[in-house]
Amino acid sequence: MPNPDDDTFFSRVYRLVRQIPPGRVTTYGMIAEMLGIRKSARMVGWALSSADLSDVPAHRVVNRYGALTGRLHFLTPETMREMLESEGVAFRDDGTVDLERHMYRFTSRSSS
DNA sequence: GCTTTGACCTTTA
DNA sequence: CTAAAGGCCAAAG
Repeated sequence: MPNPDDDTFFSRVYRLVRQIPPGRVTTYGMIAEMLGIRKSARMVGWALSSADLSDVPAHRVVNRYGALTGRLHFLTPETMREMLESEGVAFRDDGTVDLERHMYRFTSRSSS
């Protein structure tokens, strides 16, 4: 877990993820495109695997379909959904997040 | 220092 | 419409 001040790839991802307000979710592709690496969305998720869950709200990051792909990386597979529901995120019957309602859109100001 | 491995996305067939 | 493969960049072995 690198320092918040360094400009490593990790910190850049963490910064964006921290900017996601409660009750909102984003996708790996969005973050990737935000960093200028549209095709390398894998790195985003990989970076989160090394992220500190207490420092980065990784539970607000889902895949393109709104599925909680990283649920197995949490304490328990239910933790991710529990936290999102706790924040008021609506889930579908499939257990996927309603992106139409909760997808967070980054702004040019957010990236600084 | 080369090989493997990802919490994915986009493009072809 | 579904299915497969390619691509991308960065760590760990």
